[in-house]
Amino acid sequence: MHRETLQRYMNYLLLLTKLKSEGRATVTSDELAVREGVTGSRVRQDLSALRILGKPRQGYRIADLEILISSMLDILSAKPVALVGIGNLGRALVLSDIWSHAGFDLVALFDNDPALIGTSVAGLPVRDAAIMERFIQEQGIESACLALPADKAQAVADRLVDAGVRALWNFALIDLDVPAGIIVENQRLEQGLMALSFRIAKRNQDIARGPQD
Amino acid sequence: MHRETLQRYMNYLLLLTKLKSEGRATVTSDELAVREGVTGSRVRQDLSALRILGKPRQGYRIADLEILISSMLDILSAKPVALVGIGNLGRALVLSDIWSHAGFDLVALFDNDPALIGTSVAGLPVRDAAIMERFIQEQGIESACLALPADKAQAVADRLVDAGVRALWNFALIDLDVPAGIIVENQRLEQGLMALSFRIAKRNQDIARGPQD
DNA sequence: CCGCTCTCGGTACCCGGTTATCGATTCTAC
DNA sequence: GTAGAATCGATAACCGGGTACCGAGAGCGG
Ligand SMILES: NC(=O)c1ccc[n+]([C@@H]2O[C@H](COP(=O)([O-])OP(=O)(O)OC[C@H]3O[C@@H](n4cnc5c(N)ncnc54)[C@H](O)[C@@H]3O)[C@@H](O)[C@H]2O)c1
Ligand SMILES: NC(=O)c1ccc[n+]([C@@H]2O[C@H](COP(=O)([O-])OP(=O)(O)OC[C@H]3O[C@@H](n4cnc5c(N)ncnc54)[C@H](O)[C@@H]3O)[C@@H](O)[C@H]2O)c1
Repeated sequence: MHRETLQRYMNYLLLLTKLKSEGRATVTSDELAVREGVTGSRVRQDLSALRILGKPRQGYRIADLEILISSMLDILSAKPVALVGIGNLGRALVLSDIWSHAGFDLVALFDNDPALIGTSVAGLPVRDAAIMERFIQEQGIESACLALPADKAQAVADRLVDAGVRALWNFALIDLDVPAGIIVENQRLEQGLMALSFRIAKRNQDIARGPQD
Repeated sequence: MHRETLQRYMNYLLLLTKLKSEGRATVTSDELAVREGVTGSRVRQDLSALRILGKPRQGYRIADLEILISSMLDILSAKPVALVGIGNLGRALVLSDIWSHAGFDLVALFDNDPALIGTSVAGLPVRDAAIMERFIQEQGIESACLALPADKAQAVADRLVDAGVRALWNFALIDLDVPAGIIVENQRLEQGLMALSFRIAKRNQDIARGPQD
């Protein structure tokens, strides 16, 4: 599955939640399509690939779509995950509700700042990063999120992988080097901002050249 | 330009920075290619599209690449931008150095929490969101970042657009409704985490089915 | 100086993602 | 009940991003 396709599924899910909150029970392929900038054809193929069946003149049942897309993404499970680096970004992540929405259960916070160790955020204690490996092994945690300075991320990632972590969600602006089989998902905030910069420049160029061409 | 292609350019840039710090002056298309999981052919076409010329048996000059890719993304400028919502996420963004890296200059912070108004973060004062429109109009600010609760984002976006903002970087988990011509770049953190969940599930399936097929 | 090798630049080809099309199905209206 | 409209499911056609290939030029070794 290509990244673009995966993103479409996640966007369907977001739109479905909104539709459901509006009291809708079904949705047509064209409705989903216009929001994504593709055709109804593409949407029907996406859904067909998940063995989701719709009904003519009625569309797809929203509840079915939600369950099947969620299953494919495996976001109905509660995989334990640890968060390392309880700075501003880390705290924002702890307090957000994205973990359960994405199939994770945030079970441990680690930092190496003595001022933070022992405090708690959203009911979870901040533990000393020194005991990180032991805790992760004992709890069998296989996923971790890195919200650390870029120059600390690689060393911490190495320790986590040694302790048994096999999937990393990385916010540091660095290309982590990990063994084969270890998944790294980089959340590159600055690339989102760069994309905005590019789109602004492109729009301004288009306006300057005139809308006729 | 497709999103995938744009992302490749940004990744080239990240890798170039690393190579430059290692003292390299040139780079070959194949070197850039392996990091991106594409062929040298694709990289050469990407660079050729920017009118970047390399030399046989030598590669491309890193300095040239950096300048031309940066120009295309327009990240060498300093577009003024305002940030609304100085919670944990907002504070992390203020303290990061992504703004200048992506062609922006963070010039104003807004919040509506009386406890925050008047304090300052990284030297910038937190202003009262009540005076947001006037300030943005007076300063001619055309970009803004939303780090707000989802249920407040639409209302604030409306006010910003009315005040002249034409590009939004949105962190709230909501599909903003804006007039045509206004750019919205959504930074959907939870989708990154969902993508991780999907990749973990896929890997585990692949392992279960055995590596032979 | 002369090949040899490496890498670029351009072109042709290919593949898979996207769209278009059409028959099949089901709901609505009268 | 029947006609008609709407929408699905499947298949075929299209298109553009990606790859393969080849000729050309630049450095290297002898
Ligand atoms: N990719 C981006 O665009 C982007 C944007 C914003 C932030 N970030 C990254 O996210 C990181 C976190 O941001 P922040 O604002 O929360 O930074 P921060 O400095 O507030 O927090 C970093 C935390 O990590 C802790 N830490 C440092 N070394 C550690 C170690 N070895 N083990 C355990 N904990 C350790 C520190 O004590 C601190 O609490 C930043 O360093 C930045 O690189 C990236
Ligand atoms: N998309 C994601 O996956 C994701 C992840 C984390 C956070 N977020 C979003 O980012 C938002 C910010 O996160 P946070 O942890 O900093 O939240 P927060 O609650 O700490 O901060 C929100 C800030 O916005 C301010 N605010 C509220 N209404 C306002 C208004 N009308 N005008 C001006 N300021 C206003 C509040 O005073 C507060 O300081 C969250 O609400 C969340 O939706 C999204």
